Amino acid sequence: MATIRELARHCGVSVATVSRVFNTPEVVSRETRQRVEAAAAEIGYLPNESARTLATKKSNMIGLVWDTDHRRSGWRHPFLQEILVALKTALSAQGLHLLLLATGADEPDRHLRAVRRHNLDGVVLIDNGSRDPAVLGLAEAGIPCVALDLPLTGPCCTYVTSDNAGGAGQAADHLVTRGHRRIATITGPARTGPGAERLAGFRAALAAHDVALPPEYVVEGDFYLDSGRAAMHRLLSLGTPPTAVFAAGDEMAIGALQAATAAGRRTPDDIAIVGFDDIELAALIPPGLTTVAQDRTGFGTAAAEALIAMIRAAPEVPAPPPIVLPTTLTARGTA
Amino acid sequence: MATIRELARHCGVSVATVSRVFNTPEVVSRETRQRVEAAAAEIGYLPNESARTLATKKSNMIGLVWDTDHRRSGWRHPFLQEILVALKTALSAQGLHLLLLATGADEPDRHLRAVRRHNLDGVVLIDNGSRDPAVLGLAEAGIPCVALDLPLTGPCCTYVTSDNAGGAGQAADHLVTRGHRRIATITGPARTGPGAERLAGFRAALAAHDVALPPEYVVEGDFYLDSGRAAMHRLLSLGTPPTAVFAAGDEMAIGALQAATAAGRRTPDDIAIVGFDDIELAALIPPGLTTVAQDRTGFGTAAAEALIAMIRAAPEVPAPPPIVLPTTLTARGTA
DNA sequence: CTGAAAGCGCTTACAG
DNA sequence: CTGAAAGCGCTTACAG
Repeated sequence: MATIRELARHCGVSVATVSRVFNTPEVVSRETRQRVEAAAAEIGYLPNESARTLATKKSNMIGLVWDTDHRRSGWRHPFLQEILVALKTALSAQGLHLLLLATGADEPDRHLRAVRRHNLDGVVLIDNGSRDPAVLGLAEAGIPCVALDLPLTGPCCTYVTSDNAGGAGQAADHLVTRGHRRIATITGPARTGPGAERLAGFRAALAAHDVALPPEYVVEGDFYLDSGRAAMHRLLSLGTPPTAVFAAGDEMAIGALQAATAAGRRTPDDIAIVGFDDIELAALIPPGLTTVAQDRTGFGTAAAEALIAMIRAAPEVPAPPPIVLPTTLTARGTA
Repeated sequence: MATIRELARHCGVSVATVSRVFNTPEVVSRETRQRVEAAAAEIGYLPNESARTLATKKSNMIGLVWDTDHRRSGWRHPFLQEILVALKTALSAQGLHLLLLATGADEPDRHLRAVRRHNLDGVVLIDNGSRDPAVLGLAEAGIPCVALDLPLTGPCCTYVTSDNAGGAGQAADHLVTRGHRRIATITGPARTGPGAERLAGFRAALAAHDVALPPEYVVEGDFYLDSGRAAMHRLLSLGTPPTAVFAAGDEMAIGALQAATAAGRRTPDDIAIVGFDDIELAALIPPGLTTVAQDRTGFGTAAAEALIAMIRAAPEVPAPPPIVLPTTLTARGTA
């Protein structure tokens, strides 16, 4: 492990000059620069990141706060992997690394402590509870952070989310265009952002088409399979059952599909179904789930861009506005 | 951001003593220790990790090399998320953090460089190509590392894998016990470890039952859905088609199921199917895929344990032997 | 364009 | 059990 001092001696310059070659190359003469660069390659010099961080107070590391606790156990993020890849790709293009923060003890300042100990340049939040004080603490402390699907704002915070209302509207439009008038919905929990937004968007779109949405056509689920099954069961037992259902999540949509099939209804003829998310399963399960696809890669890319912008910007520059990603209706067999 | 010097002054001791309170508390007097601890809490002192790393050459960080490039694009690891959670949990219990290494340019020493720059204590490899020189370079350099599902060995390397042969044997046993004699298999690529091992285990188990495996009953797939579909199509068109099929991966099994259904065969009566992996979909798709489940959490936990053992061990201690996780046959509707 | 020097915040022999 | 001091490998004003 060659150090900067060895490299400097090796080419007869000061350590300051070597440092400049790596940090502000434009400031050193071309001849010196080339000599140092060649020598660096020759002896395999690698700058020590800890020493750099200690001297500059910037670690070139982004913390990833991925809360694996607050959800029902067994919960799997529908596209965590894509987000991670996009994030990693976009950040590493800027020389930033991703540090997975442990969600350890329940101290409300645990994230902030990690940020300070490691001199993290910023934080990305995935799948966090909306009222987690550890998350709010980050925002208040002025740490650059961007949340995914969580409306977190502050002087140095922003978030990225899908156009949940718009996507639900696309679902409604699609069903109306297919001739449906009796359209029900299985919602997510009303207290969740996506749950509430998708219901609102769905309701607004139906209203725009002059299609009524009676109260018994709105049944709340919890985004999991079973709740979709139960909801469909209930809808089918109504005096005037719907001819189409929009489920605010694919897993619920699949549960609904199974319940409909079990009840002897054919999809899409007896009952049409549209989901939300476009999980992997959606394309695989017969007859193919029609669903509203989110921009999976966009989450990671947009988050990285926003974060980098905040990190590079002067402190007084306000945080970028929330980023709302458009959705795409993907028509398959169920509607 | 209080420093160790401020804290030391605050309680009238030397910085050395403060350092000992945090690193070797048993060596300082109880009275001094408590005084320092109280003061630390009071002024919110947090040790600076970069400074510690610089002084000790140990970062308490583990590199995560997760190769997102070598697979077909769109490839998703069947249970990356569970592995990450288990890994994170087990490592953070030891005060270790996980640093996601960027798979940037194609330099064969890119991982090693990252390890050296950041003073990483060890590396976990997920989903890497078997002949990646950057991976072999790590092993040769004597960096403590553990690979997942990749037979990487060395003075300081080990790996964890499922008992692929045993699991395939469980599938064979199950089908024979159900009375099948004409049993085919859809394999993974022969060049992949899991592909080869599952075929070998399957073959051995059938032989143990005196059940023949004619060459036309072995058709190679690529672990993806379409190859399962195509393979089943071929098997059903045989002069003497099988009554049961073991697919070496769930996605292929589901493809096979779809092809059988499309061909008018009923599962499990006309054709039984067993998969491998127990992906989420397996339980959801009717009639429920019978499959060989891997110990998803075990991967992360075992990897963390092995890595920690290597890091803590003296240099001359040999690396732990490969860890082979048992599988579990999960019987559902298809066999 | 370049160098000497101070400083970043810790740890750890070495004395006592 | 505790302290003074050297050292970890860099960066960055400050001079020149």
